[in-house]
Amino acid sequence: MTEGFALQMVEHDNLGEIVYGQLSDALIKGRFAPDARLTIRDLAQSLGTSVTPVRDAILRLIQDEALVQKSAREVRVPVMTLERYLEIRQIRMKLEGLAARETALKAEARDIERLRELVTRNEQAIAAADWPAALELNQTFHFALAEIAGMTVLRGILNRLWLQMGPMIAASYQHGGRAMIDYHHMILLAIEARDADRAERAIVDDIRGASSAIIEQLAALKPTGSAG
Amino acid sequence: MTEGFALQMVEHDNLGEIVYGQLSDALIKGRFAPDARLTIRDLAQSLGTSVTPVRDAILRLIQDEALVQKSAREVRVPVMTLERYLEIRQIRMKLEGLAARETALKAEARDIERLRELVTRNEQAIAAADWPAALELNQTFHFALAEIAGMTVLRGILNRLWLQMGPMIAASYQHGGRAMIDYHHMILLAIEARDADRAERAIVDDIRGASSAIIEQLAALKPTGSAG
DNA sequence: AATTGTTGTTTGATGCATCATGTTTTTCGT
DNA sequence: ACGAAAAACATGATGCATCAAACAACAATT
Repeated sequence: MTEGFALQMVEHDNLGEIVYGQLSDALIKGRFAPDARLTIRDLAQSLGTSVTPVRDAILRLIQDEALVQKSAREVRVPVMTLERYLEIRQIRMKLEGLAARETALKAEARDIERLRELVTRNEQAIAAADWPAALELNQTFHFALAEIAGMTVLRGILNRLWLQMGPMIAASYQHGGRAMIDYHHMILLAIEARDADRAERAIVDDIRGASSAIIEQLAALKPTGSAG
Repeated sequence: MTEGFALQMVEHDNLGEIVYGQLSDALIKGRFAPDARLTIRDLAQSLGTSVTPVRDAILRLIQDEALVQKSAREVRVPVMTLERYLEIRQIRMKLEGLAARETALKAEARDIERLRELVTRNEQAIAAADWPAALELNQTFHFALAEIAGMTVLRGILNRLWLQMGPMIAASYQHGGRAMIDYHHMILLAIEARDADRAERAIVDDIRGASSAIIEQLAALKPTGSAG
């Protein structure tokens, strides 16, 4: 679990930080249903802390837009709309395209090795139909590009975007099948060849490919107004 | 002051929100020096509240990376590095390029009118050598593109980036002179002509142009290590 | 039975007391 | 006077009591 892949900074180990990590993880892993309501006191009880650290963590997640404050005392897991998802997809294509491009230029041997291992492990997870693991490895691969590119700001933005998409991706990813891992191979090849253009094109295709299933699902879920 | 240009949501008027707004504003306006230390109690006293709302606000600003936690009880205004600024610039070029492109496709008459008015007012501010006003109008123009494009996620990212750059931009902007307002004219023309490509190129040039002065300054400030 | 007024409950916001820890200042021995 | 030890101080974290607003449950009146 707590290997070396975590954020560059372990941060201070206050309770709020821990709770934030736990809630982030739960969100990304899709353990909170979209539109689920979170209450501070309930979470505090579940996690065995007082309300303060939970309040801190929720405040931060709201700032991340990983939770939304519907009213003064109502915090909910956001429901992704098709429109919003399409915007995030556009942003990711630009940002991750940039990261892939930089990575192609800057990657060293051990970086490439790391990427290759991620792809391999993802292959294995898919072969074993271990979707949670495949999901996490997919995410790690995308983050790794930003990290290798040395783009910490971009990495942070990506992290937030993923946090926002988490509850929804977790529900839809299996439908993506194994298409995206092929793109990962292509990205890796482009990076090995130091071909920035091709790396960018490959990751854009990857994002497009992985999202098509999700878009279908979102379009099917909310084709009409939200009156209900 | 509190005209209609604010964020789409007025949010709940709790004290923490107000303090967050005040601190954000101070940060963007450059009223905190880079590396200045902020203490909760001092701010609470200055603002006439208890520590809780200030603590909330600072927590959120740290999440925005508009403040950095150097150690367990040390929160400071971040010092922009050249490296970080270059990364933000790259990201902005991609993101704002996307926004300009979308705006060129979607802008209606009143949107264009709004942009034109911003440019005009910026002209006037520059003519009057009112740098704070020019600075704010410049920012508003950039945000307006994201808003007209209807890209709320992008708008949020941009907001955070600006918050991070705030303390530094405020100190350097005057050196940018009036070059960038010319780019704004070009952006406006491209949008009026519905020319997405040209709009994107213009805003990329705008960002590049405005940043060159800042880059020089950053390069001059920290050419060597930070030992000191 | 439907509507409305009352009461009780839930819940986040706020302020504050206390604590742990890190920093500064003071004190004391040499 | 210099340096080390100790006391004092500063400061964010944590928990908690209280409050106000929203909401739910329930009762009363027509």
